[in-house]
Amino acid sequence: MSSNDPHVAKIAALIGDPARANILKALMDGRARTAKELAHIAGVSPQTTSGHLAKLSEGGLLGLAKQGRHRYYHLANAQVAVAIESLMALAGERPLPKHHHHTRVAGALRAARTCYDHIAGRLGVCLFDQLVARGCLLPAGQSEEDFVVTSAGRRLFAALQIDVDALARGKPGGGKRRFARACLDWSERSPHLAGSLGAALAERCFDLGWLERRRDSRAVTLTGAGAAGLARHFDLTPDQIAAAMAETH
Amino acid sequence: MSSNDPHVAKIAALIGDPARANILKALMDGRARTAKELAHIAGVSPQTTSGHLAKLSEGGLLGLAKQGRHRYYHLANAQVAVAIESLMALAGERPLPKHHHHTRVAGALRAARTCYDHIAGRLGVCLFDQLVARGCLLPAGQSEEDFVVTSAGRRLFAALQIDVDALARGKPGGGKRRFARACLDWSERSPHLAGSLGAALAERCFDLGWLERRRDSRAVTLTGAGAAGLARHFDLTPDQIAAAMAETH
DNA sequence: CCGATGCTTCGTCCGGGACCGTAGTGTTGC
DNA sequence: GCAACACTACGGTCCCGGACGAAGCATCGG
Repeated sequence: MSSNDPHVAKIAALIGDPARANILKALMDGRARTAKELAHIAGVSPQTTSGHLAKLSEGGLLGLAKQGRHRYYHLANAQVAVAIESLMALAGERPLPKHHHHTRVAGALRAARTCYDHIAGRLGVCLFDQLVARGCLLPAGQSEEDFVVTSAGRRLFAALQIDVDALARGKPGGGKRRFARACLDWSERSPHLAGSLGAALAERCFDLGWLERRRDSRAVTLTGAGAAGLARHFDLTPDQIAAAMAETH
Repeated sequence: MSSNDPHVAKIAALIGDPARANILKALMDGRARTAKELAHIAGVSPQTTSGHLAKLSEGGLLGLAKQGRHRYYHLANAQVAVAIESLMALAGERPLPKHHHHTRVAGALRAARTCYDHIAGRLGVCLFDQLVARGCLLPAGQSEEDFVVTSAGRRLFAALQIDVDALARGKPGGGKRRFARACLDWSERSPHLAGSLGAALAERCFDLGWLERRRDSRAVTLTGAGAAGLARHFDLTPDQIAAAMAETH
């Protein structure tokens, strides 16, 4: 019996620290979060959080996915969520109201959010797919990540008053910020448009009042004018826009 | 969020200690155990165990039922078992084989075991019920706990070569060990026969080879001769004996 | 090339808690 | 009555582990 006893105790001790419990609870909605966000939620310094996250990962409770200089942590699997939930039930906490709120936020984040300075979520993926489908963007070289804008794309962005050539030219050096690249979307596992072109598109959407930032969240709201404008410029049907923004599951 | 966060962490930390985890796992079969047993299982001293048990009880994980100078601890409710089980699943332990083994032991304990020096479990309750039903034992006074042996009972015990009068006489003093009393059975929630008469009956059963002690367990085995002998002397059918010893659930 | 940012690793401090020895309480049995 | 037993309460020691500061990698941007 002593061979597996330490395991249970070890797992439980992992959850038994207040900071780690806060981290796990914050991830109960199934979304991935960066170490910094989790540090703020847990109320401890980033260094301390890093140690906690390492322990939780080694213990098999968390999964890690690197993306650029960010590291997104998420619950390893559904079993972990079940265990946490049963502990919350023991502690007399009600998972329902909180869970409800969390899933609503999660739904909004999945629908549309900012990723650095560009648009991510289902809306971002939808726009990127449409650009590729309509031949506005073509893969550049074998990098599988960089794209070039075709003449059709140049017209589309020009209609949005975005000067593609100026962006592509960038700063004189040449090796500066990449122009149009595919950024793997977290929740959708599909690429969305990043780089200076993606940033310019997002900025234009905010300027036009098509998108509005939410308080204390990276989620963004698509306005009525935004839905109409994006549908017109990207040749999308209102149904496609609505599907992207719907907070299903 | 901070109002309920500590709760989860506190509960998990409670389970997170190796000694406490061992205690909880030992109680996973739903049976109650004394502090001393749990100390041996956990591998720490009784004093330390007492502290652990107090914390687990205060945390709502364990329930306590006093009986004489013994204190039986058991899991507070099914939610606790669910939580432990989900943690065991996370730890990669297989609840099935172990659970199987545990339930077998639990089944054997529930079927027949010793309680101090007399017979408990379903077998003990069965015998006690039969003694009362056949008019061998009658409640004595309003104590609700002490009994007297009738002439029918005197014959029954005489056939087993147990001298009821000598036992009832006891030592000269009179206020000594009680003669025939009902002892609340732990697993069955029904009384079984205790006191000097219960001890004498158990001793006779061991002498006759009707019951055999098991190694490292309070469970006892009913031999074939024992089943036949008890059925004959207590006017029970083989089916009733078999039902008591069956390891159902 | 440099600086800024996100995160991890290392080193140190320190508080909580696990453990046992001894002493105290309550129950049982002679 | 007293001794035995099961368990609890208290006091002291020790060590694990969580906290932050400073430094080290890695990535992104100019």
